[in-house]
Amino acid sequence: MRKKTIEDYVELVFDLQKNKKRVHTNDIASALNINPASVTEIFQKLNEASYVNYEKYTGVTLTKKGRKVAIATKKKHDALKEFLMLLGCEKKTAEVDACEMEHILHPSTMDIVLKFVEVVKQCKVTPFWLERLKEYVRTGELPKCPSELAEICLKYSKTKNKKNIL
Amino acid sequence: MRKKTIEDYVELVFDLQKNKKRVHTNDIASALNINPASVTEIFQKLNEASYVNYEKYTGVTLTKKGRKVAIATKKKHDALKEFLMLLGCEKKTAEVDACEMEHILHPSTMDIVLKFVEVVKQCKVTPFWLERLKEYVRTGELPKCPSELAEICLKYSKTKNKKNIL
DNA sequence: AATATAATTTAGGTATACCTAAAAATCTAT
DNA sequence: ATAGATTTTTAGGTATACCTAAATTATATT
Repeated sequence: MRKKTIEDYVELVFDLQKNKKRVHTNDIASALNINPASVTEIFQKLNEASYVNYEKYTGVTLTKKGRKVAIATKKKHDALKEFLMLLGCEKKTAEVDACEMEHILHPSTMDIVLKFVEVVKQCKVTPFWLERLKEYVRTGELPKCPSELAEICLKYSKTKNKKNIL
Repeated sequence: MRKKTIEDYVELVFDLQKNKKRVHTNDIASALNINPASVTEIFQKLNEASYVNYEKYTGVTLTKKGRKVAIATKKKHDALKEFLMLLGCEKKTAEVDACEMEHILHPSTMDIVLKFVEVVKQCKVTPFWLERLKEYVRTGELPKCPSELAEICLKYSKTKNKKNIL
């Protein structure tokens, strides 16, 4: 698996901190299936960089900086997951892929994803083109685009060069 | 930067092999800004795993297996790049992000991306909803959806629950 | 409060992906 | 064909993200 980033750890601390005040090495160790001794090292590093307040033998809490990073990362994660699910990904796959993508995408790409989700979600009915894509993914057969829909789309398109359209 | 995968190396060998029969340590080293000595190690590893035929001092060529992986990776890369550009990413950003995504996405997600590109590309005019998204990304203002378009979309939507629509 | 149990840290180890410097092989120009 | 320049490899080093085993500290039971 990919090397874990600071964001990964901070986000995990954030999640675990909801149930208990302080997050202990064991919490992280069992969540990530690594040795508690390794988590001690991670805590020391996160502490160095001021993402957590670390006190020997008593675990960590997030600092303001850490919380900020965690929330930002979660936001990205949720948007990406929703984005993938809108496109037809299964929930589980979307979860996993979002977790990878949240660390690598350029901010401007992330912005597009956010806006994509926003725009599609403010449509209270699944847009036709999305249904069409999903059906294609599901069945392997791309449904025809009704000609009256195509014509209207063409009419409102700015880059006019009449052909078929979603 | 992310740890380079076997796919990264194999793809690069594939690209470099177009101009010259054999790919040498120096070719990879200067492409990736790493030391030629490191490339020797990489060549040995790729050779072990049968992605390349490696002969000391004379560089490598791809094996059948290596070529297969390279082509599959390139296909993913190109589809992802196009996908991102269709959504409004700049070419350079799309290139970089595609390069990261190609290694991490679940095959089923990759399939959706491929189909997305295919569906949008067979529209010979940019679909209205995509133009709308792009304008939103560019300007921060989401254009209104013309009511006659919304109505038609609603008519053809399968999950009926009338509201505004792309 | 003392002690047994559990959690945490320390110390030292492994694997890997890079590095540098020097040795070895290959290429080039005469 | 060979000397000099270039490329490649080898040998040994660094950094890091993990590990195990043993030592230390905290917690829980009586």
